Amino acid sequence: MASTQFSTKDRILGAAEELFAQHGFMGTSLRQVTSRADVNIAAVNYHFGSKENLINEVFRRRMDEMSRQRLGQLEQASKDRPGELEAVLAAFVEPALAVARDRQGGAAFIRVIARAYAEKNDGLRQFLSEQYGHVLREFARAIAQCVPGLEKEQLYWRLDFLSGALTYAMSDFGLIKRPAGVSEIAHRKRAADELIRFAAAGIKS
Amino acid sequence: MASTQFSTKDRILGAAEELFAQHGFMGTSLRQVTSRADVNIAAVNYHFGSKENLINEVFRRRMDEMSRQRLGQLEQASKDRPGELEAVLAAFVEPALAVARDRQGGAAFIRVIARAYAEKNDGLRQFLSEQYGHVLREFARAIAQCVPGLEKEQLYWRLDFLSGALTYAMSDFGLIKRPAGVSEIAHRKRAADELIRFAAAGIKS
DNA sequence: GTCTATAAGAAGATAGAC
DNA sequence: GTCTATCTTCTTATAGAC
Repeated sequence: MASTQFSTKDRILGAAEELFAQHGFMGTSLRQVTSRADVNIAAVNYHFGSKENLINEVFRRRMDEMSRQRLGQLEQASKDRPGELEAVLAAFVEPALAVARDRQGGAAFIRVIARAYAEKNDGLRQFLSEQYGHVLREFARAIAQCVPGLEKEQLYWRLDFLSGALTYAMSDFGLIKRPAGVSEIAHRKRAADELIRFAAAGIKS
Repeated sequence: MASTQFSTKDRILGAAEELFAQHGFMGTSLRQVTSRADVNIAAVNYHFGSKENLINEVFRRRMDEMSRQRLGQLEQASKDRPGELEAVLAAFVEPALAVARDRQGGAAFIRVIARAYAEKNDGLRQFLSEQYGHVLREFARAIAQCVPGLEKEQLYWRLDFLSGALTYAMSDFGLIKRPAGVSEIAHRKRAADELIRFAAAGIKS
């Protein structure tokens, strides 16, 4: 294998991520995955045991990184721009974009997230809630500090709206298409700025 | 009297909608559909020709009704509350809820929508864009009238955020869960009111 | 760790009787 | 319009050689 320093396991994860984003979990066969990763069909079951466990591992690899960045940027914001809602929202939104443009297949990950709540895959939803629920709670706490008068239930509604808007925008489903002359990075930056402004106004209302 | 007055075709549509919401388009087999609808496996291909066409028809049945209500309520709003952004947003948001509680299976349809943009099904996206794009453009026009200074690209970003927040909230994925003492209808009404307020502030910002 | 080969079954679609 | 039976292809998963 002259072409790569990536292990068989990493190549499977990368190929699976791209294909899951394109065709869904159930719409992607392990044969497609192993074919794209240029490994043998039996390697998936050797390294991951089952298709379901492969799905969880694809998630974990990106979510761990994204959560780490979100919490790090949130902590930085509380030092540099204390009490400023826009800084908290940037800490929530921008790492999602950073992961999305991280490398080939990162953009695909955003669609995998969108998929996670559309496919009423209860095992996966529970996995996400258990593993990453504390990140959302941390942001709820930080937003509450920026907007002292906001009651708790209303805050949770607005966090849900923010999450939905972020997911939708990231999945390139809507009216907005990246214009030909605009780079992917510039487009994502524009998306982040627009969303932060929109959500900040909504949360403060 | 109960279920026998539905035709084979309608029973297939109802069963397909529920299963698509639960397991996705690709994760649902025609065998599951015909088994739940209690019709023969060959009936799907007789009535719909193919699985892809069945998917489109599931959408058409609900989207036609939802679009009709949205445009009707929008027209009413332009008479009763001209220039009022909240009225336009209510015309966009509330019919989605009306469809969601329309009858058995309406709630499932909301998840089918969420799924439609997560499953990067290009045939379906094109179908939706062609058949219902004019509704979105009508709302863009109405919002622009309410917020004269808003530039067009910014308006489209915000419409995408609204659509995402609506979809996410409707699919019951987020932090907000319906409390035990609150009826489904009251919960949906609360969701609509919160979203209208949130989005109105964001769009006006 | 990676391979070939294959088991065991599910998928969409169709032909043709009634 | 609805049925049974079947074709062809694809799926996950495993057994066992190297």
